[in-house]
Formats: sequence, structure tokens, C-alpha cells
Amino acid sequence: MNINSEKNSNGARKLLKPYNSAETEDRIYKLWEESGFFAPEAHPPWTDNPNKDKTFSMVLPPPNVTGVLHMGHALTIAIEDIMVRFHRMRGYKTLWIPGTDHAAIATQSRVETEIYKKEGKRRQDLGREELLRRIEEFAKQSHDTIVNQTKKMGASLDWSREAFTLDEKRSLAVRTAFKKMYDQGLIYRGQRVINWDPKGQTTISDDEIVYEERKTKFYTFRYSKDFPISIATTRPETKLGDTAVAVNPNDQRYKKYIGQEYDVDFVGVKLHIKIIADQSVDPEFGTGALGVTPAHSVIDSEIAQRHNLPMIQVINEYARMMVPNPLLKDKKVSEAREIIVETLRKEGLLEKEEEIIHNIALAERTGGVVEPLPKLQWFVNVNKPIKERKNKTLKDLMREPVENSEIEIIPDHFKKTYFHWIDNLRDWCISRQIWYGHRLPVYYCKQAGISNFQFPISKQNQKLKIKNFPPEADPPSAEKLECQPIISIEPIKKCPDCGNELEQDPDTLDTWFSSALWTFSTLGYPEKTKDLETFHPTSVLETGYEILFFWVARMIMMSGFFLGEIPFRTVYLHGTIRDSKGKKMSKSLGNAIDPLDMTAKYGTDAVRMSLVVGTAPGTDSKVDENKIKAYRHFANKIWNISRFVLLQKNAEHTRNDEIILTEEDKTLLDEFSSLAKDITKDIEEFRFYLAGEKIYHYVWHRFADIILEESKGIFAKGSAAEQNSRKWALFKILEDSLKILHPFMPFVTEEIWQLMGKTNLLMVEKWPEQAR
RNA sequence: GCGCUCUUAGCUCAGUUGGUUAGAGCGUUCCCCUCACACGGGAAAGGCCGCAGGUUCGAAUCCUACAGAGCGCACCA
Repeated sequence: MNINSEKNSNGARKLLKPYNSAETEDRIYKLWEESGFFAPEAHPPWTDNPNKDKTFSMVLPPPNVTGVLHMGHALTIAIEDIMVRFHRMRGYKTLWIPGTDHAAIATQSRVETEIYKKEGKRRQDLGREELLRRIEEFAKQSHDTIVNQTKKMGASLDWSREAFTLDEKRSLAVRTAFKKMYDQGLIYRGQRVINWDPKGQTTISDDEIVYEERKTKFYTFRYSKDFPISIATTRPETKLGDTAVAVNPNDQRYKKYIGQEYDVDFVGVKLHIKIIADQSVDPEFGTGALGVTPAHSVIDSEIAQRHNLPMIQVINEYARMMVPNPLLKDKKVSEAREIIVETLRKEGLLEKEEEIIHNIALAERTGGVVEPLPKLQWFVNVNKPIKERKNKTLKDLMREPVENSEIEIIPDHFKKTYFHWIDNLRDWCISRQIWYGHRLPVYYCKQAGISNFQFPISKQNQKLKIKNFPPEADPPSAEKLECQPIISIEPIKKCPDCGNELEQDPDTLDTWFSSALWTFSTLGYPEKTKDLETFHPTSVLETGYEILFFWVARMIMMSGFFLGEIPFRTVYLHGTIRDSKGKKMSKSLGNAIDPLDMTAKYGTDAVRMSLVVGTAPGTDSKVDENKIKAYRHFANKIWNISRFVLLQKNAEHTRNDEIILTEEDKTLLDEFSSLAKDITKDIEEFRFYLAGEKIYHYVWHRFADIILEESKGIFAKGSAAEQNSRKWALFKILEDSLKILHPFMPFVTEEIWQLMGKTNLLMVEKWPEQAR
């Protein structure tokens, strides 16, 4: 049954008007999927011996299993499917791998929120096992939705190779990777000041912070009356953890104090402050003297490390105070701030109070105010020379292939952003205190106790010791313990040293750790598979520029380390799709327009075309329903052009050598051929926005408006030879136009192709122009 | 503070390495339901391509300064 056409009295098919996308698309997708041509093993009928060197491979950036597809995904699919269909039609062995991302923090916090809303329960009430069960259930559902939506977009993905960042194969890849990096000293556990998200109750990496400008008070004050130097801060409550005041070594005002130590009583808390000199202090800023808070500032902790200062934690994981002063103990930081300022004011210690605009750090996923805290966490060392990689560091491995253009980034100016990011990169904190995700493959002997290991043991790690209120014993070092922790790819239960039970580290890995392996974990790593050999490095990585650091950089890093090769040759970065007000429309924000609503209304082809045409790489774009509508009109135009051409009898089956073309028709075919060449080059060089516009313009304003109109005259008055020539030319141009349009608008073109009575799928027809 | 991008028709945006009358979609005006298509056809209006210099035979396109918008990173004592 096909409501797009009917058989007339002669038995010939007649295309009905207008084109009905809703009726067509699912049927056509099924046809493609069942043909097997989404997989690289099935090559087009016209290439009986696909050249092994001519492969085209790509991974789909795995959507998060947090919900539904948004316009950004639709754009990704549209652009990537254009590339994939184009290469398939040119005879490349073409592979495009689908998958989904478990998106640890995003997914867990989403499910937790839902459970809390419905049942009033928190994660602790459910327990690890039950919460994970609930999350997995949600993820499964979400996954199915996403897969269906992806298919609706017409994506010619090889579903037989579908992967999930948290499935068994990918988990093995992650554990293997972790161990290998640990063994090479690239992963370590250390006590450092990290970004703590009090709302999500987990650490986050530097890249997961977003900054927001807010008005804040900037206070200048002294710790006590007898302290000689004033300091300034926006966060007086952290000053309870000060252990030094740093000044610039060349600052004449403070030179005489350097090296002195003071005991002060600051708002009822006893502090021991040393005056130190450090180059990093800007004498122009504030009072030129900096109160050093090693426990609650990354910068200060680095100063503390240089000067061997003690670290005192005064704020806990719930962003509440942990100091002996009963007025402050357990107070929220904001409350503590007011109390402290009030006290300073009363005692005449507050010297200045001014309003400034200042960036506060928020956790990207939860919106919680990030609290720098000292914590024992796992890190990836980005500065350690790697022996088996010619003593290059992970930073080098990220930088070099882009620097020497082994990897091309489009648009090219993102290279600078990329290098800038690498220059400022610190060690990557990879452990998370959430339950959903890859649990660290680290096992501790229960007898030895789990919580205090820092390893590998180094002098640097030993130096930083926390002193808490109330003071606790110094953490034992792993050296002193008899049973060493074990990193193991396969789960183990008994301690090989003492035979006692082992306990697995409760933390999970940053989602991006598993995503970073994606180009090769999807191809079978750590196994040395044929896929890995054939399709890696992948040809292109197409994604949004906002995850250049999160994902692209880390894939380059991991691929460089584990395989010694680049993960992809070209990075194509698309812009962010915004709503009509120019606001970001994306994953967690909830203002996303469902692309499926648009495809239902206007057809997938129209949505794809509207997302691609006129959208330059790296540039944001707004969703405009009118534009989508316009391309629905275009789909219908193609439909009607086909109706007209198909009405011309006796031409369809005429062969090339049986026809004598008029000079005029030869010119028309030449013109088309040169356009095809042009468009081919545009697609090869990633100018999809231009290629789409060119074919659009030709088909409508040249082929339909001029050539077809002119043909009407020929069919009315021309000689039989002229008519035959023209009919043949029209068929030729129509067929080749359908081929060129196919990557952009796969459904309507395939539908017409099928209604023309073709035996093969348009999807695997030969591209009209083999340029070069 | 360091760096990046943008500023083109009323609106949203293209313009590939500098080259003839600067393009698309929507919108606007007029005419036409002409035998593929009104999800259509024909015609038209509308742009000193942010501002000021410079390079060039020639610049929306390259260089410099300025103005406005946005973004990234860092800082935020």
C-alpha cells in the first residue's frame, strides 16, 4: 500500500499530490534498514570489490540517556548522515557507529530528583543497589526513545555495532585503560583541593564549572588589632582556615614582616599566621597582601605547597562551617559570613567594604555553588613524561597532532582555543562520589582500612596533610600498611597479602573518561579486532564546539596514549542551536524544541535541510519554523518536478546510445555535470551549507523554473528528435539530481526513486560525479 | 587580564582562495487557480556589506584603529 501513488488504467504509476512525508518515512527507513546497507559489509551493487583503503568511518557523539533528542542532536545527525550517505554512494566502505552515553552525574541527579519528588526518598534511603536499579531502568527507557528518534531522523547508522558507554565491552575497555594508566603512573590518588559540588555531593572537574557574574561585597580587614597587615576578601568565612599571609617579595611596605609568625584570635578561633613572600602576589590588588587559605582555594593550596604551610579545613561537604567557635559551627557559609562581618565591624577591624562584580563558580549540572575543599581523590597526571611515548606528556599528545595538522579542526580558529585550554590545563580529577558509572577498579584490604591511602606514594603527596577541627591523627601512608591496594581489571575478593576480604573503592569515574575512549572502545578495544584495524583512526569527528575540551581533546589524548595514533583526521565543529530568543537550547535546560514535532509536521527532509543550509561550522543558529516550512515546500517541489518528468512517456527506458542529443541538451547536461562536480567538492571540503543551497537553487530555479518550462514548448512544437532528446535529458538530470539531493533529503528522493520502478536503492546508487 | 568570533535587505542568516549588476528563507507590493506543483507561477520594492583609514587595477572579502554584541580561558586575596 502506498498512498503516494496509484496505478492508472495503463498500469503505470502515477504520483499523487502533494508529497506525504508522514506516510513515507517509516516505510522507507525500514526498507533501508532491512537492506543491510547501513553496515560496511554490504557494499553497493556496482562495486563488487570495495577498495580496502577507501574507508569512511565515524562515531555518532553518543547522546546522553537523560531524556529525549533535541535540535542539537538533529543537527548532528543531519550533518553526519550527509557525510555518511555521500561516501557510501561513492563506494567507500562506510561505517557510522551509534551509541549512547550513561552521563553519570546528569542521569543520576535526574533520577534522584524524580524519586525525591514522587517518594520523598533520597539516595541513602534506597541504597546503592536499588538506586542503580532505578537508574538503569530509566536509562533503558530513555535509550529506546533516543534510538527511535534517531531512526526518525533518517540516520543510516550501523545498528549492529551499537554501543553504550556503560555496557560490558566498554566497561572492560575502561578498566583496562585505568589500570594501564595507573601502571604508567598517569593516574594517582592524592590529597588535593578539588571542586566540590555540595548540591550533587561529588567532586567535579575544572571543565564542569560554569561561572556566573554576581554582585558581592569585598571586605578589607585585619585578623585582630595587633596583626600588622590588612587583607581583603569576598569570603571572610574561609579566612578561619588561613595559615599565612603572602606578600610580594619586592613590596617595600611589607618587607620587614616577611618570616614573622603571629598567633591571633580571629572571631574566636585561634590562628597561627606566618608572613611569607611569594612572586604570585600582585602588590596592586587589594591591600597587596593575601590571606592564604590552603584548604579552600586551589591557588592558595599551591602557595601552601611551595612554602610548606599547614592546611586547615573549615568548611565541610555540606558547605557548613567546621570550626570550634559554637557561634559558627555548622552554620551555612553564607550565615557564617554575616556573623563574621558583624563581629569585625563591632571590634573595629573592618576597614573597608565595597561592592564588586565577581564570578562565582557553579556546578554545571546541578547549579550548586562550588566549594573548593581538600579531598583524597583520583587524578590523571597530564604533565608526566611517558616512556613508551617518547617521554611525551599527555598534554603533548593532545597538542602535537593538532599543531602539526595531522588533525584538522573546522573551523580552524578553534585551534587557538584548543591550545589555550591545554596551556592552562591542570591534572584531571576523575573520581566522582556518585553511584552511577564505572566504579573504580581499585580494591583495598578491609583490615588495612580504605580511606586514607594516597598512592603512588610521592613526596609531593606526603607534604600535604590536612588538619581538621578537631585535629585528627595524620593519615597513615600506604607504605606503613602491610597490604597494598590493588588495581585489577577483573573483580577480586580476597587480599593476596593477608587473605582477608577486599573492599572496592566506592567512587565512580567521570563520564568523560569512558567517552574519551569512544573511537576505539566502540571498535573492540582492548581486543585487537578487525574493526579496529580497518576503521581506526576514524575519518571525521563531528560534534558541537562546546564539548571541544570535554570530549574532543580527551579522545585525542587517550587515543594517543593507548594506540599511539590519532582518533580522527578531521574535527568538524557545529554551532549551538538556540531558541527563537537566542537562548541556548540544550540537554538539561528544558527549553528544547522537540525535533520530532517538526518532522511530524514538515517531514524529516525539511528539518534536515533547514538545519544544514546556511549554517556555517562553529556558528550558532536559531531554529526558525518558517525555514523548515520552506524546505517542506521544496520537498514537494521535487515531488512535482518528478511527476512532470515521469509524465513524459517513451523516454524512461531509452538508452544513452540510442538517442541523439541536441546541442542544447548537451549544454544542459554539461551544466549539470559541472554543478555536480562543484557540489562534490563542497561536500568533500565540508561546506554542506553551500552544497545544500546550490542543489536547492539549481533544482528549483534552474531545472524547474527554466528548463522544465522551456521543455513544455519543445513537447508542444518540437520535432520528434528534439522531443526525445529533451525527454532523455530531463530524466538524466532528474535522476542525478535525486542522487545529489539524497544525502540531504534521503526520504523524498528514495521514495521517488522507488516509484520510478528502480530495482536498487537510491541509497547505494553511484554518485553522479567522481570528482578528481 | 589573555584569546576568539560576530556586526551584510524589515527579520534570521549564507557569501569557499579579493574579480563582472551582493545571495537564501520568511516578510512586503502587484498580477496570475496557465494542461507538474497555490506547499505554485510571473514581476517588483528593499542593502554607501558597523565606523574610519590603508593595501590593491579591483575589497563585504586582506591589514590597522575604533565602536557595539557574544563566547572561551584565567583571575576573583
